[in-house]
Amino acid sequence: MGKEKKILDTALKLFVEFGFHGTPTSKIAKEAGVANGTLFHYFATKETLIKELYVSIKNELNQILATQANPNDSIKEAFRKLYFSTINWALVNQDKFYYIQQVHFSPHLAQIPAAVLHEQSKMHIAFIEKAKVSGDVKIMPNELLYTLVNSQIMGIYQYVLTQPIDQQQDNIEQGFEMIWDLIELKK
Amino acid sequence: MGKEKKILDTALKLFVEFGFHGTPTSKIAKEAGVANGTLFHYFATKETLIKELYVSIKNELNQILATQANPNDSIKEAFRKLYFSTINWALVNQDKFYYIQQVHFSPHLAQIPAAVLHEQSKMHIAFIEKAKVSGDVKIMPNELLYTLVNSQIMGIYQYVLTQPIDQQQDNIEQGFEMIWDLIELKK
DNA sequence: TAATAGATTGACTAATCAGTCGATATTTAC
DNA sequence: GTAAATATCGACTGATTAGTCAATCTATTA
Repeated sequence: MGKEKKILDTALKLFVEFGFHGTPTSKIAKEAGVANGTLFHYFATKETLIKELYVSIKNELNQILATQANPNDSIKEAFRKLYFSTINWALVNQDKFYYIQQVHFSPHLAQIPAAVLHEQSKMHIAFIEKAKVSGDVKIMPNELLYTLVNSQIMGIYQYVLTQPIDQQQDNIEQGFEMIWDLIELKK
Repeated sequence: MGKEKKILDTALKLFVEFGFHGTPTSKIAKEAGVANGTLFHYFATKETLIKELYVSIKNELNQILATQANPNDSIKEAFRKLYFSTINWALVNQDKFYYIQQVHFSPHLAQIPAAVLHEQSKMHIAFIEKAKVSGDVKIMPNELLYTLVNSQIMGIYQYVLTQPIDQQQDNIEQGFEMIWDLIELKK
């Protein structure tokens, strides 16, 4: 594996376990099997490493969501895919999902340019725009829909985490029906 | 103001702005107007300070929720109070609400004894038990109800934060109707 | 082949910071 | 009033750590 990727992988593991403060760059380098200086060859500062790790993880998730998207899908189907793909990705990438939130509730988030963050939420914004014009969804501000969907996904994920594996998919399905019921415009 | 409280207040402000790592104890002491050693007189370690700040904030919120609770209230009314009190407290104590989540997504959470954390969620557990036997709410696992309500509160709060103050209470009200519609058992 | 650019190393440093400690002040208890 | 307990101070230290740097190694290219 490339050393840059090895550094990112190791940093993820250590940041999640020990936090930003509890993880010296020397430990990351050692555990990644590279020299101290190599880490700073790829990432000018520890802060850069923290940020680039965040961006790379978000990109990974977004790419997966992008492959699922199909312009012909109904709103409900599009939303279902977004919802299932996100939760199932989170379940098999728990460290990465945790890290996203770890950064989100830290001052490091403010260091990431607004343009980058905006780019990251393209997928969801596109879905919301589509939902809005479709008439399948209750009329509400975009930000509210975005926030509600996001927090419900987070909530269902947290719940499913505590459940036995053989019940997870059922739980996710039930969670979907609930949230769809929440936002669907009944005709 | 007592020096211990001054230290806690200052630590809150600095931790939220600069993070745990970005806030040296010396800076906390200086800005709180006490000597370096005084900080360690009240809090044996920096870790202790982080944890006790978390517990004191959670206790503050819980005390407010406790004063609202009335055994005679219907489930819907009890839930309404829980929901409104929490969001409105969060709106006027944004730093504190942020800090709770900052700790929640950090390794410091694991340092807080389970008994303490359990004590902190008493209010919500009591509400859920009451809701369960009332028959006013859909049958679902306690943890799911807990998680859904929590994430909905978080979501509405995040949304309301971005809204003009004169629209906030309406938004909160709408959010309440939504989540109640989600969990209510229609007869 | 020779030259250029990039990758890798690890010893080193300058700065920082959590926590100590002995001295002094203030409050409490008797 | 006096003694004990507690609060406060701030200079100090030992350890840690982010980041540097000069040297070496390894492609890439012309």
